[in-house]
Amino acid sequence: MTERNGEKRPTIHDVAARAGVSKSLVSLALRGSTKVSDTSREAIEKAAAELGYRPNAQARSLADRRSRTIGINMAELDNPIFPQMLSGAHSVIRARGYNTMLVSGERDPELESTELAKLLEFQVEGLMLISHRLPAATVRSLAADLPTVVLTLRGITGPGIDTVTTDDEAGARMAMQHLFDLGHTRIGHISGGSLEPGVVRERVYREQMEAAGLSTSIRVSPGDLTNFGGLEAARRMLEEGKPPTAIFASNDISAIGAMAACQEHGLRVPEDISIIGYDGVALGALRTLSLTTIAQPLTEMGRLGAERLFDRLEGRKVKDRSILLEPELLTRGTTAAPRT
Amino acid sequence: MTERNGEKRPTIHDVAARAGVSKSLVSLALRGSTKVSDTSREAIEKAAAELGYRPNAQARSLADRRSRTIGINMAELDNPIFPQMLSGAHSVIRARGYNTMLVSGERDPELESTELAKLLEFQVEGLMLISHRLPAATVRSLAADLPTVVLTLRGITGPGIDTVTTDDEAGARMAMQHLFDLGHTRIGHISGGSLEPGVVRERVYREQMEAAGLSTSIRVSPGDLTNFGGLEAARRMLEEGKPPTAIFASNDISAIGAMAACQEHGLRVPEDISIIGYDGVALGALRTLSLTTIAQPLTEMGRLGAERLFDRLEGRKVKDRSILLEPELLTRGTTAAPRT
DNA sequence: ATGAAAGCGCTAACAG
DNA sequence: CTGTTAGCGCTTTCAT
Repeated sequence: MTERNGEKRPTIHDVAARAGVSKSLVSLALRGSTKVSDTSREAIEKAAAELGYRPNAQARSLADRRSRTIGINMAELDNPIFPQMLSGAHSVIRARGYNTMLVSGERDPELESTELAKLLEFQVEGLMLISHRLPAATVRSLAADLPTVVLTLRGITGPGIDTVTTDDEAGARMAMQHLFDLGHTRIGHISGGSLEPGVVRERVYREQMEAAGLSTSIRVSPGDLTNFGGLEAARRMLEEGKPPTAIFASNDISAIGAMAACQEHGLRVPEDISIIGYDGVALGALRTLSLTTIAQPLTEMGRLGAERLFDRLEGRKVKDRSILLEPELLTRGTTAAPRT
Repeated sequence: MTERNGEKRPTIHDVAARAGVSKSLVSLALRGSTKVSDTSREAIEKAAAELGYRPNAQARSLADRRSRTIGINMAELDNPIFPQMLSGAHSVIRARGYNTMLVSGERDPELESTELAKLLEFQVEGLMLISHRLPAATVRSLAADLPTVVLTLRGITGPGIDTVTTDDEAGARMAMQHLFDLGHTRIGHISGGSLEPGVVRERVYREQMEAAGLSTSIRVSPGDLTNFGGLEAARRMLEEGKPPTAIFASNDISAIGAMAACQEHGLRVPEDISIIGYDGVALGALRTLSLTTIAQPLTEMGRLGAERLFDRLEGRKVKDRSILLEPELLTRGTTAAPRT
């Protein structure tokens, strides 16, 4: 690890010269080929070490046309579910000896497109969209160029596209069933925007209420999956008419906001009002919050998504798939039977 | 955006052929040089569009020896302060037209080294260590090769190294002063491990207690900066002898754990016991938690760190610096005067 | 087992 | 303004 400063970095050529062999042999040896004599190998390794040689990954990629890099797009960094998925993906990418190139469009579709373009120029071999605001056509055209996996959204399918999602239908039903089982009938819903998961969860809420003969008690207060949105939505719900005995929020973050609104109104959770969220973010497990929720296997989703990518990269025959994982009810401290 | 599938991607050479000009001219035109005739430019742009040409960033990097990529190492993804710093850094990196290559050693120093090595092989032009477990010597040797900025730790300095931290001394003093001002004297501390920030915060706690003539009330319960660690530390503190009227926790996550322990013991926060954290993570602002804390400008730290990197990359003369930012007291709902 | 030669796709002088 | 000539550092035939 000699420290050099102005001088240019040693290349494979320098190593070859110093070891008294050819470039090609150095290349072979350094990649652990068996058809290199021990003598040469040792000489080469010694020379490389003495020179502090470090291979140039760009040159290698150019030569063998493999970037060994996966591109990940994550539209939002603030909802903790996304970093958690990233973490799962990241660890399998690394385990395969690949690199992770991360971009974020930060909710701006325009910006998102240019960022994605940069990823492609970098010759990433696969693409993971952890969260995105891209039109279906764009995703399809990306997928035409390279394996693509979309997390949390099932809507977009097509050749080259895999999706990894959890079964929001089942999850939302579990949430409602949990509240029904506890004996709740006046159940409100804080909805979660116009993207697929929010829409599905709201639809199931309505269906379940109707199926239970409670259509007159349906109360939906629009949220936006943020803490503040949940707070405001709950406030509105608590202020107009007879408050519900339970709230099903479209995600954990807004459920936590709703908890605050309840406190403001002098309602204790869960004694006076039950709250159930959705996602299973780590912070909901904090004993201070102890949020009952429908948990998605977040890390696992990232992991599976990455594995799909490698299935294709390693040439395994796979059809396009939509992987649907099962969510799980985590009964914690924010739900209880309604007061009688 | 023609969809091709098996055929190889068009290169600058194909564009040149189609436009009836030379490669170099295409290169110039596509990078917006002024010394290209309008006729040629148009022909080139047309050809590029028709072919669905996408430049190969690897080839470009190799040729002009600039990867336009910054490497970021983030040892832990779970404490939300790190993604937040990442977000700040990421946005300036992108604004400069650079890419972000993200690695994580996941707390394993061995793994961390190989990951860092991969970053270097990728020819990243600068390195940001958002969190790391590297020995000082390693960091110095990295910095000998390329501009390096270390966040949250001031300890390591040397040629090529910048640090961005907040003034933990001042912050910890602010926390203590806040509690003193409210009238607290029996103040406990939940410490935060062996890394620099935790050590400093604990030291200041002790100093301040002594300076206030309260040395006999000093009570430190070892935490590890996790939620569970904070919970356990607080439990121990509440179980042995007369409980403090206030707790200063080394970070927000453990402060939130401490809140749960207080609840367990039937203590209301802040009526029976005050709690102050450190960091200013977004989740502390949730109205449900409303955690009083010493806030660090997390996003800003990431941003500044990235800017330091570009100062060097763009050849601005800069001495090695340790940027020290001021923390800020956020008085929220978990601190109040002690019961009389 | 080893080396020579020919690129990978692009940029960078250098001529004209 | 435009084209030619050399590479960047590495991998990959293809001989030997």
